[in-house]
Amino acid sequence: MKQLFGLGKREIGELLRKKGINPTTQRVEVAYLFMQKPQHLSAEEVFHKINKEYEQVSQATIYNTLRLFVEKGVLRELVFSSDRIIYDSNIGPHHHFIDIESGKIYDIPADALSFSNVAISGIEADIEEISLLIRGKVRRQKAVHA
Amino acid sequence: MKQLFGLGKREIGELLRKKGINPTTQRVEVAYLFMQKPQHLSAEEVFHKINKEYEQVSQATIYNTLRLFVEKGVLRELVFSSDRIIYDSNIGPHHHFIDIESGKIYDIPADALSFSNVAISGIEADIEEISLLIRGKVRRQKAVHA
DNA sequence: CTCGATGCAAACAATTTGCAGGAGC
DNA sequence: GCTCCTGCAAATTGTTTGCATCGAG
Repeated sequence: MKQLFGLGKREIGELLRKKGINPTTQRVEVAYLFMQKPQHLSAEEVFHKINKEYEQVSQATIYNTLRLFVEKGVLRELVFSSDRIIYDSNIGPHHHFIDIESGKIYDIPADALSFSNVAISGIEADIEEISLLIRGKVRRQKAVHA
Repeated sequence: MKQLFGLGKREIGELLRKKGINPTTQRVEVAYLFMQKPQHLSAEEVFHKINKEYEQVSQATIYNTLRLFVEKGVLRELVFSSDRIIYDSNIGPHHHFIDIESGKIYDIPADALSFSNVAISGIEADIEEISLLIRGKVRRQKAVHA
């Protein structure tokens, strides 16, 4: 599942259709926002950003659209704190670093962390997802998107 | 910060006092519930369990108590899904495994996973917390508490 | 008595839903 | 015209808060 960013709106429509989503005007707007670059946004942020650049998309539609996108695998849902859900346009395997001071979320490529051994002591299980979250304070930042 | 489970109620009072918490009847009840063994409970579960064994503790008090306990370091707060906060009586370093099928949460001792290298590519930061979450399906379970 | 803790009900915030009107085929 | 989408407002859920009462010392 290769993911491309910086797509135009017609390509977005194509992408949505491929995921089994009817590409309505509002849905394309929301997807377009996320597909400009990998990013992490809450429903509220999406609502504000969309309604700044575009006409008018209701809260209900934003929420419904985000939920639909998660179901269909266009976005991934992240729950870091109980007061809001964050939507991540990077659906590939990766981890997260949260800067405690700014609240910013940084992606950590899956291979930036090397596991020499992942043995879950005590249980034998089929692993579906491994997600690592690191919280800390950024001292210096190179070429990583927030 | 050694942690002991299976304490009696007077020892619980002592423990709370040491953490700077006035050990009222209700607070001791809640702490007692958590300190029987390491476990993961939502506010709602605490509410039901407490009011089955004990007289009557209001929702408000449960919520206030849990929040207080987290602030004072008696419990740890876990947010795995947006619909509820889970409180963990194991405050030492460890990770979690969630069984997708049952929803049960298992502790993974911090040293059960060996990291040969934790290099966050792209950012230089002071790390405060590393938490790893694994989701999957349990096939077999040995001596691990849920 | 005094102060903080409790419990009730009301307040809140994020999210979901019911339903009438609309858009696109 | 049918069907699905949208948007409004009302409903829901988990959690917090205001405030009067209660209880321990």
